[in-house]
Amino acid sequence: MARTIGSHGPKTMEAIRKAGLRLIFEHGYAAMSLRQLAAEVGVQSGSLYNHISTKQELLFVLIRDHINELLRQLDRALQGKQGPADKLRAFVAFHVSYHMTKKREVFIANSELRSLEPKNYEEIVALRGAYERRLAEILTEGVTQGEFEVVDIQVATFAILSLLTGLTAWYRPGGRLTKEAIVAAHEKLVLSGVAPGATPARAQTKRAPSPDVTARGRPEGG
Amino acid sequence: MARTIGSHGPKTMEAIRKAGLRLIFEHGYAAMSLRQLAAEVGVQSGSLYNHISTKQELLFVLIRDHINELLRQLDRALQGKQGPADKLRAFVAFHVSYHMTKKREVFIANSELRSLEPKNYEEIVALRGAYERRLAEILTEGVTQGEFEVVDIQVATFAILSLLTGLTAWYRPGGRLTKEAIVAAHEKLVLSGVAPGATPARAQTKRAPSPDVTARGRPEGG
Amino acid sequence: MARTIGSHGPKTMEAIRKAGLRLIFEHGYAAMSLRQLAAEVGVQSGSLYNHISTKQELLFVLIRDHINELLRQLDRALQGKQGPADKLRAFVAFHVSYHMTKKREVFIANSELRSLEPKNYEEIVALRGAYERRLAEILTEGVTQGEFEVVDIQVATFAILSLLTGLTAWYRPGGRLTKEAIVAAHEKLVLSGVAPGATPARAQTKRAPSPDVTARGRPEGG
Amino acid sequence: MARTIGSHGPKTMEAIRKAGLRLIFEHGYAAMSLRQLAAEVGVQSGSLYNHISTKQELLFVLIRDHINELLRQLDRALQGKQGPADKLRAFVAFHVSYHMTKKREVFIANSELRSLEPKNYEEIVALRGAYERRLAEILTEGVTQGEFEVVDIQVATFAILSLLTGLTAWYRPGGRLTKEAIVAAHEKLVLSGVAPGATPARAQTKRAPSPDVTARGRPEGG
DNA sequence: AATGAATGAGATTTCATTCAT
DNA sequence: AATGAATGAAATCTCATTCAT
Repeated sequence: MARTIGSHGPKTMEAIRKAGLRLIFEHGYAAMSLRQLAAEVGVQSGSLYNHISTKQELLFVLIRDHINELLRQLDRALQGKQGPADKLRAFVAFHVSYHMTKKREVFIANSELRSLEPKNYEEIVALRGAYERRLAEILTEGVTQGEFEVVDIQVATFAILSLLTGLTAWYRPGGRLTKEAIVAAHEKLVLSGVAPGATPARAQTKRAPSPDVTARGRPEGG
Repeated sequence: MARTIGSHGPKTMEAIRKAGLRLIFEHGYAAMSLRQLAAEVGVQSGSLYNHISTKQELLFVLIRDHINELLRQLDRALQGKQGPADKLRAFVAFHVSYHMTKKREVFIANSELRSLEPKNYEEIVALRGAYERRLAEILTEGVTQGEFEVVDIQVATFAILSLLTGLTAWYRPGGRLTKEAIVAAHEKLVLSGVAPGATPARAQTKRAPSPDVTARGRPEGG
Repeated sequence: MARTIGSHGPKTMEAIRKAGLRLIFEHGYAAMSLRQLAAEVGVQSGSLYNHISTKQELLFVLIRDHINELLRQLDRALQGKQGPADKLRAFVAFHVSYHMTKKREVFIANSELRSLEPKNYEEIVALRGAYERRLAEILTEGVTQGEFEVVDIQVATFAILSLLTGLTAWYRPGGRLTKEAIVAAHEKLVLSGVAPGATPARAQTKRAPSPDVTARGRPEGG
Repeated sequence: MARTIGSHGPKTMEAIRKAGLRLIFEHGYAAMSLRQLAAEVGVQSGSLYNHISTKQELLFVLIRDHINELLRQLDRALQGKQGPADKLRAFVAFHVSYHMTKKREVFIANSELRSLEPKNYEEIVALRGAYERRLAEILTEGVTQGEFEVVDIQVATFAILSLLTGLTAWYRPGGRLTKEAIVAAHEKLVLSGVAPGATPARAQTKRAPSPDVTARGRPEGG
């Protein structure tokens, strides 16, 4: 009888997304209950279903929208950059900066993939692949032109992404370092990391190169 | 599924650990139910309580034992190594190798910290700090001696750990590359990454160094 | 599914009745949700309340209107018929024909009585009693005049109604038999069934006739 | 903490069946809640799941077990009966008697078929077909030997079953009539009903006989 | 007369945990 | 050390109904 207080109208969906991001980031998807979420939003838990169709769909939408935005902005950041070093520097700068402002989205998009149902999982992994490919192409170009040296491009791609993404685990705005310092620290590591130089001999491939490292299916391929 | 006929004897605890590792790795702690676990082990869920006291305690023990073992073996791997470059190479080689054989333990110890109750969380974070400090010390030594160059030691420490740990996300035995190649690929990235060289200027510290980057409390300090 | 654009005007009530009949027939009253009903009609579920006051009232109206129509048409069908056999034949023919065209209404009126609230239930049962009485009177007249022979009029009344109503469970237009054949098949069974003939001895009444067979209250008198 | 009062051990399943039968009979499957059921049994609703796997499965088991028992006992009742009239009389006597003692099971098995999921539905309909076939065979035999006369065997089969089953709607033990009287009343109707005699002309088949009356799929063929 | 968002209750089912046997 | 049955809480989701717009 009569609407009580709490969030109304079209703002509710936005409130759900925001609270959902926070709760999933803090507790994880499985551990977040829709009751918690509803309480945060200020509605009854049943009311959530006027805006989302399932809990799973909420996760999916949050991740998908994030990755799409990420891709869109990456392409903008790379626009006009020439040469592998410039491109790599731009990639690192963009990635780090973006991850500092979208910490939660990024964290969830990386850690909750396993919570996606197969169909959703595949869609997201395809999008993520597009992002990874941008980096792989930059590395390939650099190696081809002799500007970069890596043992294996696939491994380097994953390692660099992992290195860069790691900061979501510790970054908090207002910390000791400026944004610029953090970006610089990562640029140094990555650009030096792929610089040609006296280090271990080139890797031995066990057999003809196959794309199976790339596959990166569900952990343990369930 | 079921084993002989209601798993008996002292092997049950071992089976619980093994199955628990696998299930938490695959589904996450919150999403793993003790019924699943019991089914995997071949007992009724009530029987688990002859071996563990709570679900939380199982997680705690798995993580704690893993980190202790990790530390023990790290120290052995570093024994006798002289000079920062040698030490760093040993650290990388050990870390990567170990992570290839204990993929699940490593993954869980990184991703399920947030599922630990505060008391347990603190104990684990303290242990993890010890591990991180080994690397930080190596880097400090290298920087001091002019062999390494990094923008910020804290950031470099976390970034390198993140880089190295990333392989749990894609590594599967029997892939395209030999273990040695994978180790080499990581060594190259890390050792080059900290090598002195012409890269961006040193970072500006916003204010007097404070330990808050290190703190790395529960995400957002729940 | 959706109609033009949010079903308008006075046709909506008719659409609700039609869709309601179909859904209750198919899934049962309790299993039909007003959301389903609204979707079928092409409106939001809240809009139903411009036309009905409650779900229960919709059921009641559907059943009441059906029985009233049934009675009205029965009386027309019996008009002018003379003699019990003629009347019984007319009753059977009408009942079967009507049930073939109003399959859903008939089925619901028989199977969803228990879903009526007490007040509604009583009103409907009273109406139904009027219908049953028409048949009981025909049988009584026939027995009195020696044209029919039954063991017990009450039992025969219920049994014949049950026999006739059974066809709602299997009848589908366009089947193997013509309408006329189906009517004929039922006429044969019923008229033969009450025909005098060499069959088991007359029944023993346990005690003085009481009306409790007639009562036919809620099953088990809830 | 500590088991409270309420039904224990292996008796619980029996209590669930009994209470389930009663509640489904009274309210219908969809309208019966597992909370109600649990309350009736004297346990928490979650505890039901130690004995059943889903609500649907409970319904299925109740119906399946009933029909199996029905078939078993029918065959026993028909054993040694010779000639269609004798067999038909035995069939009627058995059916009516059994329905008087298993009123709820019978009612549910007839009225809740639509609540079965497709797979379960098919299994039950197959069993029910076996029962119907017993009657159809008796009628066929009688017609062949000239002892019976019906317009259409399929229609007669369904009509007789409907006639006989109708008594679950009104029968209550302790009523006006003895069991024997009730049996006799039905025997008279059925045996007379199929007796050869002067009644309407034989039915016209619209086209070559096809088995589609038999099909009797889900109402309206969902 | 329709919408869309809300309520509060309740649905089925799952969960970690307990405990007599 | 294992079972099987129980608890009580909580999970996700659906429901009939209301009402401002």
